[in-house]
Amino acid sequence: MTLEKTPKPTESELEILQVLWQQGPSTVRVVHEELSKNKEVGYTTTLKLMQIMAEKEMLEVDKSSRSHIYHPALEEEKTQQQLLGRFLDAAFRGSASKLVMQALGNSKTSKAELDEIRNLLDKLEGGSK
Amino acid sequence: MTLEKTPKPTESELEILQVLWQQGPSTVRVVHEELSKNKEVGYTTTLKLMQIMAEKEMLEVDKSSRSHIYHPALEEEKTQQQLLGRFLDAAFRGSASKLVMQALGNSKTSKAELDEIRNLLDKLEGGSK
DNA sequence: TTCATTTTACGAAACCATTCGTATATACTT
DNA sequence: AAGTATATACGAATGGTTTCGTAAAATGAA
Repeated sequence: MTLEKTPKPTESELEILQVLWQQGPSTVRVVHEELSKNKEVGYTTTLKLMQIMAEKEMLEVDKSSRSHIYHPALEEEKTQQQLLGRFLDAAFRGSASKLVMQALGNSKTSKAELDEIRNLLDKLEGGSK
Repeated sequence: MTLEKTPKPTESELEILQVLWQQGPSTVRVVHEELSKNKEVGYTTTLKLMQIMAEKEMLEVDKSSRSHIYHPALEEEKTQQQLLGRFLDAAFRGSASKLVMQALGNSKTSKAELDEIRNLLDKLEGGSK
């Protein structure tokens, strides 16, 4: 059985992952331009970061054309789940309900989304009746 | 109007804050012993961290007795709110409902807690009925 | 082919959190 | 008072991320 790593992307790495999850496989330039919308950053900085991420096996690279094409080696949902687990413990001492209450209380969430959540609640409570 | 900082405790700093939030004002020794339950760490390391946190004004210190007594300068809920906001953006691109669904789906939350959440949903949706 | 543009490669610097050794101060014990 | 234990103070080493300058390679244009 292969040793399962638990990748822990840094903040900058996560920004890059988000771009790639959203846009699909992309060149450094595309990622860099996307990041530049939110903050000042040098091209080679982005490049270096993505190269390091590839070394760490968080990204995979297609080097067949001159402009290498990167894509995430991590699934978005799995990664979110891991990050969430850590964050839950670190910030809310593991209390999921506290986290959920604060998340709902402090963000304008659409009625449709609230309904979706309510459905999930029904399913969860139904099972334990 | 005073300039409002947005403190960004690191992981280690957050661990210390959690102890202080939970136990109330404490000496370095008490905090250190609490931390030691979960991981190996030297006493002076904890001391130094807490001193740095005091410099950053995340903690306040009562130096009137030999063993200084530290307490958080930050409110637990406010801090959680800020951390949650950042985390939400970084990990879930701002989608609170996605975060909530994953948090609920992947943690055993008691019926009482689920009901509490349902109540909140009622209140939130009630307004738009 | 020559020149300009774009890309990757490499390495070093800057920065920051974390760790801890050692020194010094304070209080307690006998 | 002398010795022991416990506390704080200080400074430096470590380790990791982030940043970017510079060079080399690949491509495209004139």
